[in-house]
Amino acid sequence: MAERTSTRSNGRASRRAFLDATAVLLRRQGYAGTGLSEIVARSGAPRGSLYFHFPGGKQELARAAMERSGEQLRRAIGATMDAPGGPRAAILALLDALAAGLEGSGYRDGCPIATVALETAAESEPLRETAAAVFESWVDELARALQDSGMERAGAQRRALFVLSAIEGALLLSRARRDVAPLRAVREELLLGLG
Amino acid sequence: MAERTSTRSNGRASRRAFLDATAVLLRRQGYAGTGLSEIVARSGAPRGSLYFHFPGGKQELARAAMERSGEQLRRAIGATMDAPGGPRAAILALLDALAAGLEGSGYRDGCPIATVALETAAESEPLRETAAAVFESWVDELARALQDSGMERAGAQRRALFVLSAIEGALLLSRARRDVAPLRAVREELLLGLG
DNA sequence: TCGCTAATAGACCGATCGATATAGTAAGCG
DNA sequence: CGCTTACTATATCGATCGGTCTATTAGCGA
Repeated sequence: MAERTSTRSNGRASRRAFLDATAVLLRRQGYAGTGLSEIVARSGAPRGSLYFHFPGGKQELARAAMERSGEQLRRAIGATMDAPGGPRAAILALLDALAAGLEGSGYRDGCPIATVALETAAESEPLRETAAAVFESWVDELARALQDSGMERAGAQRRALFVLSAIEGALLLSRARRDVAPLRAVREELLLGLG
Repeated sequence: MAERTSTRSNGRASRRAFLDATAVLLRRQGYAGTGLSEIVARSGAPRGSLYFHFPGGKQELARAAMERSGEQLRRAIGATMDAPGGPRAAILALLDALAAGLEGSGYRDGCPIATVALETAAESEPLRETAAAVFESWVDELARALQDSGMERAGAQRRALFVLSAIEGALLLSRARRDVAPLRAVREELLLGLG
């Protein structure tokens, strides 16, 4: 985990530990449901260091964690879309991967952004904006791949928005049901419907 | 509904006020982000009555409020689907109505269940189950209409799951962006793709 | 070695959280 | 009338919330 017991104190590693712990907890229980003490405990990093690394407190921490999670997933989406087989096969593969991840985590790890996005949409502009930017980066990744495969710009953008909507909704429904049927339904309907 | 035994104003009215206030607040800020004191303040009902009407506390209150919101929306979905024009036109009308409602509320009123569903999926079994049941009631309403229009059972169920997924995801993305483009994209893509 | 700074230690703050306990009031009814 | 039940009022509980404070330590360049 985090404790590297070399006499040297951690420094930058603490910052990273806070970020990782925050990302996990936000994903599972959201923003308001996650306490700073829980973050500190899970990170293993010293409590006194929290406000050194994140002077902006909980909000800054959440923002940084969301950007980190968002960037990771953005890269994963991009890599999947660029695999051979075209965007259509890639989207199906993405759905399979998400279903496997969700099921494998005991239905705890859905979208890392969605919960916070909904909670803070009307409560915190900075967090809302962060969530919106992350979503947009994912849409852009999908739209780019669609465009590369021959779609024109506006159509690709619209299709990307549609696909991400279906995925996000299916993750939500699957989590609530503890059953990947919604993700599978989206997979099969997209298979039929997508050109 | 409730026994309307011509008694005086108070009593049952407090219970209703708590429920309404809770429904609004859960929809806008989620479960963990909503305090009992805020609920009491908004309801206008006496603080001392809360645990009389809801001995189970916050959780029971949330559950009852979710069931209420869920049932209201279920009826609205059913009414829309039963309007002349068939399920295809009805789904488009539903999307229009949701977009108008979201925009008209300053992007505060999205899905009344989604936020709590995500927050509590791994934290509270009773609330998770409640959310799942509400979602299922909406899916059933959609599937029934699809079946009435000639689809066979399994296909209608799958299509209903897909449509609700797309709607929920679009509500999420639209709220985060403060822009109904995702809802519109879903509307147009469904228009093209749906039989 | 010294001094500067990054980083940690952890006690502590007032506020608010959900929940409880107990007492009081009003309506319905014999 | 007095009694019971339904409902309200208030005060307070311990826990936890996010955040701040002062003091101290470790590491590195000079």
